[in-house]
Amino acid sequence: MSEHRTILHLDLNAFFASVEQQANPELQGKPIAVVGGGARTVITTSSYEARAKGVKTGMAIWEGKRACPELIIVIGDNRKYTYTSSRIMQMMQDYTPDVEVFSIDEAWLDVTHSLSIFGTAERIAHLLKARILQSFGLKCSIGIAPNKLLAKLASDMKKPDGLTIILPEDASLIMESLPIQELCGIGKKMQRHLNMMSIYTCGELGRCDEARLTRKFGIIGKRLKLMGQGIDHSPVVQFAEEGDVKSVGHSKTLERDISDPAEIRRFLLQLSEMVGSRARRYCVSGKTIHLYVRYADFFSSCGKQTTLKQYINQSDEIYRAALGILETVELEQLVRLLGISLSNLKHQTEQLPLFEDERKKLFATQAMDSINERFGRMSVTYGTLLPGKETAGSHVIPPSWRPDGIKNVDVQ
DNA sequence: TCTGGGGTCCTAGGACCC
DNA sequence: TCTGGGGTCCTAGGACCC
Repeated sequence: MSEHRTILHLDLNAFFASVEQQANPELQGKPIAVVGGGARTVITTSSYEARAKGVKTGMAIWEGKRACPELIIVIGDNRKYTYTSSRIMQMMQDYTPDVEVFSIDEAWLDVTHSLSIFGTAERIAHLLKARILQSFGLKCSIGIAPNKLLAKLASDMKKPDGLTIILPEDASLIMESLPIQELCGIGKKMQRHLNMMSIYTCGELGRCDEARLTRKFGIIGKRLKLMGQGIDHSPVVQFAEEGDVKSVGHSKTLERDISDPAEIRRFLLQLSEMVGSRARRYCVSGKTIHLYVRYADFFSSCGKQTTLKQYINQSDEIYRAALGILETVELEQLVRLLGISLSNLKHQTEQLPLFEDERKKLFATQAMDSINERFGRMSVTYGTLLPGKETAGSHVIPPSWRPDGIKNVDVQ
């Protein structure tokens, strides 16, 4: 067995925006931004034409327009992205079963054992790029390296439509002068801490005394040093081997800041229904409910959780638990965002309740879930949610979305 | 006219049991 | 009556990713 692994990281360039440009030729070659549906939405992805003018992910629409007045705003369509992503992730399986889906537009492939069939990793990368372009009109950047850390670094080096190879023997030279914040896993805070220790480059991080890093950062100190050296032993984990989901949650920034308790309860009911229906679809139930409130000033917030004696996944049970938490919270300001998440999960066993009325309730819930799945979320829901437009509104799927079981994608 | 939404992992302190 | 210690579960909050 070879001592080196060969890992490929694939990043679909400006994914949501590119999918929209493919779906609508009028958008091609133009600066566009994909946003959610609400009044306080931000830019999720923008096309390269928009990025050239300074449009960035996370900007409010008005900020994007200020940077680029001709910016075209497109409200995102989840189904297009999930469908396309699932098909592409499935395509990757033609080259190795070892595919790890990192997000809706990124994946690693361990092609170590595929090289005897396809020749080189570079050839696999070219095949994938050609097929993705031909089938979906989409460009991607691919990095090839001996581990996941370096493969991701490599795919970031040339965008769009890049192919970058980091050979094992070249790694240390590349790391020597590479700023630490380029590494996946080192964010703003970590960068600041390391900078205060006079560590700016990966070379400096890799040479740093391990004990010094461990004193400052605890158990991740050792990993930080290895990262600085470009070493990463973490395996590419297939979708099927990934652990079970740990939490299911939804949050929503309100169209305007509110304080009316009835209005707050109505949003909590909606969130409870969203969390409950997804938990039931995953066949999980949980016993910890977490309520999250962000206040009008944006910076202050409050999170509270409670752990029940029994596992739940019914929307009304989640709602009751959330209300119970809310009663213990003294709201300090107007409320900007509300969130509910369910954790401490266990897999649901398929077992019908003993009592007739509980069985009826279960069947009614299942019917509601299946209708919502077929016709879109909130087609059928609790009566109190129906009036008032502010509970509607589309939302863009977050890039952290993962396909619901690659194996189950139905190919027509 | 400000600033979305979905996750994972880690830490620290407290309660409680043996 | 006083003492220590380990393990587990819980809550709250922070950092990171896309």
